[in-house]
Amino acid sequence: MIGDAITDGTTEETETCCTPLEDVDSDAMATDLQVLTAMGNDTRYELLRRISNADDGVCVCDLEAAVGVSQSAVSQALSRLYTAGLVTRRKEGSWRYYEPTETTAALLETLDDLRGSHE
Amino acid sequence: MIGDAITDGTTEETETCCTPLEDVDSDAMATDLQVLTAMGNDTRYELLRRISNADDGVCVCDLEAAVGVSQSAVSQALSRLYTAGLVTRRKEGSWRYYEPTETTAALLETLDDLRGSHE
DNA sequence: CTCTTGTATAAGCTACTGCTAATATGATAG
DNA sequence: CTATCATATTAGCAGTAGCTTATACAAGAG
Repeated sequence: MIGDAITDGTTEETETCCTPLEDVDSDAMATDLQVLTAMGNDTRYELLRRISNADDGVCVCDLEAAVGVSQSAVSQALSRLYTAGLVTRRKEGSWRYYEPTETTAALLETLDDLRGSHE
Repeated sequence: MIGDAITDGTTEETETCCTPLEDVDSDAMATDLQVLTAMGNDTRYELLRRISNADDGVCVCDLEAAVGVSQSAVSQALSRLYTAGLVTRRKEGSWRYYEPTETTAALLETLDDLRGSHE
């Protein structure tokens, strides 16, 4: 209802205080938000950091001990990171090894750089 | 109870399936999480994108119309972005103009690059 | 001063997030 | 086969996030 053309006798226009804005690409937004919300949680962030610090993949059992939540919580967190494209996983015997993706590497590096640049 | 040293006659050791992990810097973690959780929300992400698309600052009134939530919600969102160091704000008359910080620019650019690199 | 416009803050409510405990699946050993 | 270990899934609950409405504050116009 708001935003319809003004058809009555007034001379006033719908005046905005500055300029209208471009729209935001909603596909990009959905993708980015999935990544950001996946990283934006203590447990998952710490898991990502630990996975990234290791050289050749980390198995769930080690992560579990490190982050201080239940095995179930770690598994759920890792699934979410996987769905968001932040880690890959491979099976080896009965263990599962997780490794960071390029997305994770790039974002953590950007975050590191940003912290480094404030003197 | 689990994790106590094995003091009975068995020769087995507390065997972990792979290697212990480095710790995560907790200051870095706190800073990064503030940024990630601030960006990781539909409203705030869209606000950031719109603020970044504009050239010389955006005032609250325009943003309000664009993102489809109440004026109050926009104000709260912008406050949080400001606290997280993702936008600057300046007053001009009775309007307040918001502009992206370097952090915002760098992260959005990284996200754009990452989306671009999957063919 | 009052009135209006732009923005911020407060209070309250709903919905979702992330955990735990319990259970299921899957692989290996015996 | 059964037993055990590593991981995943389900169910349910507590805490918090993010919205709306209402109200307060700040600045300019008259």
